[in-house]
Amino acid sequence: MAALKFSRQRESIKEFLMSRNDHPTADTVYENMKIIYPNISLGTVYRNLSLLADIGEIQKLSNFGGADRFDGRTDEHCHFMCTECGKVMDLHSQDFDSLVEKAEENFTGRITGCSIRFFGVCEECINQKKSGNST
Amino acid sequence: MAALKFSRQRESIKEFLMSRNDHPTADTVYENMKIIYPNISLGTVYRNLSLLADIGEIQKLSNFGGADRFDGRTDEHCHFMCTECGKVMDLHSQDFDSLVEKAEENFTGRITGCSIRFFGVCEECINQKKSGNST
DNA sequence: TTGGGTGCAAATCTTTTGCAGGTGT
DNA sequence: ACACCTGCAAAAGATTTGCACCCAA
Repeated sequence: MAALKFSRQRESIKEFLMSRNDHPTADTVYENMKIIYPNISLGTVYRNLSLLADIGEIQKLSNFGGADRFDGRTDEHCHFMCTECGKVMDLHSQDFDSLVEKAEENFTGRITGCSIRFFGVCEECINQKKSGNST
Repeated sequence: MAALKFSRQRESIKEFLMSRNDHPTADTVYENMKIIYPNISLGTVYRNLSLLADIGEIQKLSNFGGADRFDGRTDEHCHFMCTECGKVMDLHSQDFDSLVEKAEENFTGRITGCSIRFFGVCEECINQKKSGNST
């Protein structure tokens, strides 16, 4: 396994992700990293995001439509995505353990984890509709 | 909205998906369709899969690693993916309604749907490990 | 010094799309 | 006949990777 040396790029990427709660895509991370490191490459961003996800310092979220998103929070929580504006938000409410327990009742294998994703309309978009913004 | 004409290709794709429970990728569908229609194109497969998913006759599953997978079952159920062999299986056990209700308690928007995905090791892979197949 | 990390660019993989001709209704 | 559908191929989008050089330990 790799020895893992310090890298200012990787450190900045992690810091950036922890400072946000909007689950940026790799490209957004890249754009923001370019402010600090004008020569940073997309490859480096991807390599570090994937490395950080592997060692569990960040979380990779797929299946929200387009590109994967990354989450600086590593505690167990689930996500909500607004089908109107595409925003992805954290949701801290589910009892994962009982969910897994319940699922294992009618399953012959071993379940080690689960991810829940909710869809719907966020408060902002609901309010926009109320005020009559149709387009 | 499109008038939706009959197409033998689309019919076969749907039939194929309903006959399997292993959630094939678009490419697997394509390979199997080629047996019946040697000249079918990947584009046609993708177009029909996406059309069928749109009208709710099949389900599209993303985020299981690589390419999207497709499920001929449209009733509410969740999925399990074995982290050893990559197999994806159906799981019928969760009470989605109470889950959504619970989630809405601490959320200001409206939740209309949810998808749950479990990870772990399937029975087959557990048994293989027991019998000492390490490689 | 050494092996991991980086920038750059090409490659890969998956999915979408434009177009001209084919087909269901 | 009119739209929708198809095959083909090119394009697009996201992510990975080979390579030569750089830098932390």
